[in-house]
Amino acid sequence: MTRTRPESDAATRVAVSTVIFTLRRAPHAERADVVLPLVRRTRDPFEGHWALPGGWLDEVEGLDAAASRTLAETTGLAPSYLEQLYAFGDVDRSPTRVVSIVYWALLRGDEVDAQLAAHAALGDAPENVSWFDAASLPPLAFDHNQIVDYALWRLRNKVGYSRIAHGLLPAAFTLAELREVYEAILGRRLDPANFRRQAEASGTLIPTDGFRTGNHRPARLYTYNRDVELADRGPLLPAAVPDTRGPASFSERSMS
Amino acid sequence: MTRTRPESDAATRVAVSTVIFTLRRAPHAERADVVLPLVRRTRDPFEGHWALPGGWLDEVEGLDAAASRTLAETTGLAPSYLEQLYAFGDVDRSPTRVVSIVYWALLRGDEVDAQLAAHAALGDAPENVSWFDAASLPPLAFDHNQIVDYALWRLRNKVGYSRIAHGLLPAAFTLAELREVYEAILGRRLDPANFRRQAEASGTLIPTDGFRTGNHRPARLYTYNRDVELADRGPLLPAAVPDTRGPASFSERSMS
DNA sequence: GCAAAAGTGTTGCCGTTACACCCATGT
DNA sequence: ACATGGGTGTAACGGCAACACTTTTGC
Repeated sequence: MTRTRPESDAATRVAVSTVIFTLRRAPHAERADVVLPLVRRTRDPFEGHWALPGGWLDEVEGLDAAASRTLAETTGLAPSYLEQLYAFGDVDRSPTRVVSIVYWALLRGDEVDAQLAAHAALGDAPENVSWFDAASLPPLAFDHNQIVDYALWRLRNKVGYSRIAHGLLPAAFTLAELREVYEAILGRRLDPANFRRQAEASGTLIPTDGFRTGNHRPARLYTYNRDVELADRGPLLPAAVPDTRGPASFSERSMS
Repeated sequence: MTRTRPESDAATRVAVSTVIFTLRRAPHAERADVVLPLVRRTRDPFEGHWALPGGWLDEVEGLDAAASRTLAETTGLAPSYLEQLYAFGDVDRSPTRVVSIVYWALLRGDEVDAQLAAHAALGDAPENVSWFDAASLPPLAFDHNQIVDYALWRLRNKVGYSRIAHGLLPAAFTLAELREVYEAILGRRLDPANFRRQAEASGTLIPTDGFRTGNHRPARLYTYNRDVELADRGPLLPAAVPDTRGPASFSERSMS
């Protein structure tokens, strides 16, 4: 951008895609699974294949905004955490030259149902969207398998040194629920006693007066300390997660 | 990229820039400083201001290749480590709409002189390039101050959990020299005894039979274990650092 | 009462830190 | 000899993993 105008780069287009994770617990499953929504392509290239939700970058919007917008338009979802992942720009990753700015995002399990129900009530349900277990994906369009693998790698790393796990939980939660998030992402069991101490020592949890009552001893409910960012992004401002109340209709800019 | 062709995004152009760090020890200085080369702009916008080396993305090259190429063309330098930093794409970051894919890179101190000497011998010396202390930069063009800050943050973080420091050292080095790299990046003194043990325990150092003789007891020379990547990039392949022997002339694609 | 999850206590291990100390070399 | 950096030893501290144990509920 500091140079002369290019002879011709009109053929290079910029797209924005998002890998958005949430957790889903199968009816009688031991652990929760990491799942993500994909969109079925209805035109070439890769017609019929599943692809990451996304779209073209608009001239008048920033990258973060483009990620939020295209995600809402294709899936009807608004993430609780959003972060840029990587820019993919190999020449042969698409039949035409496309540079994809890819984001990754988190969405609380309770929000999935709420947001989709809101759209359904408006007769505005997303089409061609389906949820997949991140651990066992079919062959996707373009280089999207590699992209999801990278996003998963970042998620697993980041859960170890930040508080992003809270991006997958509702406002109030028990320590067991928080632990389940970690277990699902890391794919292994954690010691409840040690997990409790670490979580309490982190200074990001606020105990409430509420309890979650169930089959056994009631568990205290905690709240996330919102003064603390979910992740330290250094000198970068956190990607705005626009409070998409009355989310933009995703049919007005259909993908297919 | 999974969507329909945009109505018009021809006005959005893609640039690639690189923040390339090396260390320089002032004549009688206590510590080495982190320095980076900047290019003086010779046209609007920001004419006269210093900016990161970079250029427009070519239609026929990948992003990594574009970073290497534009860096060589503007500064004559070929990095020893290269990694994508972030994609900047705010609407107002430039008078015209520009998405910048920014890389950050490391260069060994001995290579700086060697590469520049090679260019000088060919009467092919870079112009409008100057080196700056990363800790005290003047106001740069565009959002480049923020970008350098972010690159520095990444460098300091990454030095704590990877072996990138070796990207700033020649093939053989003493533990004191390796420690000086860490001290310069982190900006604080490290205990020589403890540093030695940590370095040896890391399994990335191979002791040689050589010694660096100086004013005091000779210090053993070590070599970096090249089987180990400088940094774990997960499912991403390490950015190729093309062995730019006989580096592309940077005057054939002048920046100004 | 019993099973099972919530929550507390205790111990050992291991990596890091601080710092004392010896070693080898140039002057 | 002595100053200086190279290199080794060691003890205190703190975080973490393992696991025994107590508490509180539903059935």
